[in-house]
Amino acid sequence: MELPTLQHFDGLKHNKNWANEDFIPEHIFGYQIFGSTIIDDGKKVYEINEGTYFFSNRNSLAKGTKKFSPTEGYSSICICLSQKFLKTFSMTCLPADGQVPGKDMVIVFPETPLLTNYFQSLTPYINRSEEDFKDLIDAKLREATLILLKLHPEMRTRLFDFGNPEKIDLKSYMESNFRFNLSVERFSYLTGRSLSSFKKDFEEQFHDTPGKWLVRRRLKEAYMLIKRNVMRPSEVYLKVGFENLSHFSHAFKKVYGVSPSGIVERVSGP
DNA sequence: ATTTGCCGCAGGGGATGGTA
DNA sequence: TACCATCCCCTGCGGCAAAT
Repeated sequence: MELPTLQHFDGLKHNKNWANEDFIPEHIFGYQIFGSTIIDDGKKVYEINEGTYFFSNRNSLAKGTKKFSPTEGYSSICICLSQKFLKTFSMTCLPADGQVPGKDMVIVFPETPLLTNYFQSLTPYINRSEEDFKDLIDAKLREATLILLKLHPEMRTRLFDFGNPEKIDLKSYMESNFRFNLSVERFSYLTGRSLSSFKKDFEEQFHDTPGKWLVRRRLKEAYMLIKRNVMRPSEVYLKVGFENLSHFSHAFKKVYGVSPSGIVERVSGP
């Protein structure tokens, strides 16, 4: 089982090979053809099963896990409805009054002929160059947006909210989201601050720099999970936000003076 | 399966000056 | 005064190979 994430891209993509990325910057509308995708946003776990149509909100943090079908492997079609596209769309097709959007990052839609036929109609455009099919792909994106609005009018508020994240409480946000592997600059954006204001506020509240705090917090979490035999080092490093097992091993030993697999019998606590 | 050693370079940290 | 952009130095992240 590989660890995937939602890649960001413009237009249309036949998704067979997901890269590891914890941040989803744009709205994604998709169809899971084979296999399934487990998405954990830290608050809720969503299971996108074979044959499922789904929508995923922009500016989301999530860890994804790809599960292969024994016979067919894994594949999905994803459409990225970017802010650039939606702003252009909203100028030509005025959104009506919206309703209050739901809090869930992922919405799963029941199958309807409209969705089935739409995703079947994408087949000729999959993995084609944007230049050759630009107009047709753009028409398909507009069609996708209209279908979403037709089936779920409450989507207007989500799709046409072009605002940036508001300034929010650093302590609770970082404590909830340190497991996601994001750059400090991304954390600053998501907490509604410039990079320099983020560093300043962080120092005031944590008496530490963001990078150092993140590593220590992730290692502390890893320590607890390994110590309690919840996970092995090869599983835990991804869970707590490291990308690389060898680097995780180095960082762990630097802080605790012992390698990850050595703490179960040898050390009493951090 | 996990740790260790090594390397290149992206990006974090800190300082500084600009702007509203 | 608060907030932001930018610059430069250098740390440490991620990748790879080899050892354990």
